[in-house]
Amino acid sequence: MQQSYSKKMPPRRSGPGGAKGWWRGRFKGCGYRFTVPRQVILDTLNRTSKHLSAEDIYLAVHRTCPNIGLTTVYRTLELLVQIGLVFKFDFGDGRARYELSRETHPREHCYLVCISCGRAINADDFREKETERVKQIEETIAKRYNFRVRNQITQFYGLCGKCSKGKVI
Amino acid sequence: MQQSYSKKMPPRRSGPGGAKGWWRGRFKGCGYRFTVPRQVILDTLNRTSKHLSAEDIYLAVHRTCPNIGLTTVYRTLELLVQIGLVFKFDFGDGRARYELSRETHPREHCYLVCISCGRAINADDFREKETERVKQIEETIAKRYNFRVRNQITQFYGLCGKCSKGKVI
DNA sequence: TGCTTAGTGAAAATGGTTTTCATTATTAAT
DNA sequence: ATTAATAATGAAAACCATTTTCACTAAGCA
Ligand SMILES: [Mn+2]
Ligand SMILES: [Mn+2]
Ligand SMILES: [Zn+2]
Ligand SMILES: [Zn+2]
Repeated sequence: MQQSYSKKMPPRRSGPGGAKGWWRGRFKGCGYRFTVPRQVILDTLNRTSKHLSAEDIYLAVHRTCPNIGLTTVYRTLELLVQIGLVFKFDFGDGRARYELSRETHPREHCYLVCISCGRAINADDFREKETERVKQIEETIAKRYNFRVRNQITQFYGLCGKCSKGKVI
Repeated sequence: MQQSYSKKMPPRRSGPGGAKGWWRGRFKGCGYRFTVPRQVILDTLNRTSKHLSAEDIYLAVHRTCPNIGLTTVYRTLELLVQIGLVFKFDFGDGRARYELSRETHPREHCYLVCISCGRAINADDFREKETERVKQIEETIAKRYNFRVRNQITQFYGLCGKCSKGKVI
């Protein structure tokens, strides 16, 4: 099952079919079939820049293809993460989040998680100033741990504005 | 149930009983009872610097107090997080991790998560160089989002040494 | 010492995710 | 185009960390 995805990788969104062609080639190159559910799920991810949960994707997909099951969504997402087409994040809210890998979208993510009410605040707008230092960190990590960084998330735990009212600490 | 924990907070580990006294005072100050399970769970957390899961703590506690149930471990940990005595982390491995709040232990955490084999590599030794920039980030976040940071974790997703062998990307 | 009720533990429920397995559909060979 | 081989699918069941329920227990106070 686990295969290398390094052989004959076509250039991104070139040739007939645009992104479709790129994706199809990528699947074929890894020895996987390019099925309808996989196309539809990739399309859904391609149509947004949000961080969708498996259920989010399932519901979106269900509108056009009601026959696609949640199981297939999970399996496809796992595969997409494996071949590097999709990023998987854990924001600490009890469900995984998925996002299509794009050149234009930053790989850095930043969230604030309230330990009192559990609310998660997206602080991605803070990333810009972080890009440079993340680059440096990635290089150090790659050397010290022989680890190839794909994407990154920073979570700050603490008290949100509402929950910190009236508390001293 | 949810109470402010700001009233008459005794200084850390002062008075008779050392840490015990400090903890007891902290509980009383919040209107909570200082029960045996809570003492034992705090003792267990105090005896290690690892990031323990609820089950880890349950098993450790079970050796001396077999009558303490897993439910109580979960409930106690939630309370300890609420009153700020314990930090709760989500390292993305499907279970929460807990750590006693200490002055000597840094609040910053760093993990490398392999998207292929799922292995999580602790890169906490990398924190030292991060302290300064984390301070700056915290200040900015506190202002912009009115958020009080307690602790922080940075996760890098990618391929570990074993899994990146033979792959181009 | 006895009251009040916060706290406890066993069992059941919850909810996101994974596994199972019979069926379907993609791909390559004919 | 037809067929064969098998990868992929979907419904249902299983999984597993965590939460809820509820009858019972014990901490703290008068
Ligand atoms: Mn993003
Ligand atoms: Mn730590
Ligand atoms: Zn809050
Ligand atoms: Zn790996």
